[in-house]
Amino acid sequence: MNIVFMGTPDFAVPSLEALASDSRFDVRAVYTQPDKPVGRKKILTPPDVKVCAQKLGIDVYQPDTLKDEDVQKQIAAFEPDVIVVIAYGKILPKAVLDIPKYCCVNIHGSLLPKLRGAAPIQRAVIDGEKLTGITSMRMDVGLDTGDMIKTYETEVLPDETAGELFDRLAASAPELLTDTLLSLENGTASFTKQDDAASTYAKPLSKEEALIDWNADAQTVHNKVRGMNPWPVAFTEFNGKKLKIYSSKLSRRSGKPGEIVSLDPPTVACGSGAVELISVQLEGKKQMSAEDFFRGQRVSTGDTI
RNA sequence: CGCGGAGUGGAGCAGUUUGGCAGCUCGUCGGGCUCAUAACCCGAAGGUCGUAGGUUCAAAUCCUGCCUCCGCAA
Repeated sequence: MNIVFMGTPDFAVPSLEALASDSRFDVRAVYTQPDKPVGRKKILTPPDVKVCAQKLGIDVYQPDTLKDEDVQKQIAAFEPDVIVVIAYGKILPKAVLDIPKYCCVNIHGSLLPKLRGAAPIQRAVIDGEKLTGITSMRMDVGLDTGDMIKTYETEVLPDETAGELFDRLAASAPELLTDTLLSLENGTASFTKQDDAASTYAKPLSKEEALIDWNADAQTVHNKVRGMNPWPVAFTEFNGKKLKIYSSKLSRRSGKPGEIVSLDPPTVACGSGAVELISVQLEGKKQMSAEDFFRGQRVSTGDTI
């Protein structure tokens, strides 16, 4: 089965590796986003998928746009039976969708039609979903609106971060993808239309949104902390500086919103309930345990954060 | 040359403005108290103050170079 693979971040890597190591599939080319400058020194960094593809000895292409006819001809020249798209980060124009013998298959990080869009995994955590998963679909021109082929369900664990859920879902993607591709090839694939009325949209996360509102209830705060990790990381104001909160857990204590109700363990009250802070980072400082952080601060129980 | 914060016993910090005995909260070790304890009391060890120079009677503190870590912005 000839495959053209399109993907960018680490989420897509396990799937690429699985396809490349499976003799039933022939990954003929990898498309990924152009290298981007990263970090304080703006070091040009290749996407994870590119690094992986090069290690596997697969040719990598990084076009700025897929709307270019030459790019489309190039893709067609690989004669793909399927184009696999996982977190590629670009819209596929209809001209590209029509290239493969079967279809373009996308793996999306939610149980469609819920949480279509850019940040389904993080939204599932922030929204406090108990159940989530991944869905494979036959892509159409809409945003995650294609007909569903197969799904994989999993629980969202109570203290799990978006990053951890990311890794779990990424690890389960290869099996779902392989099953999907084989079902296409042997004609057993079934296509289920999405119920548009039941759809929701997972809008991208923003740094502004990562500001913690201590008036919210403890579960909501905890969900935000989990869902914003590893990016952009939930934060609060502390003595006029930004204090990132990487991880937390629910506490049985309570108090006025924002009040430090305990230092052992460090616990901050919310609108109702309270959350225990586990790992934090003050602006300009390293990430450290909340105990360490408060040890050096001159704060005491009853202060407001 | 994008803006900014920071390097001080094992951990987290204060001290730098105004140069003058190495300090705080923990941890560790020893002892005590207790039915018991991560609680409490007493005591001890542990730091060339990131690094290289400079100024000075005297530098963690002032000046210069370098290294490292981090926040913002991209």
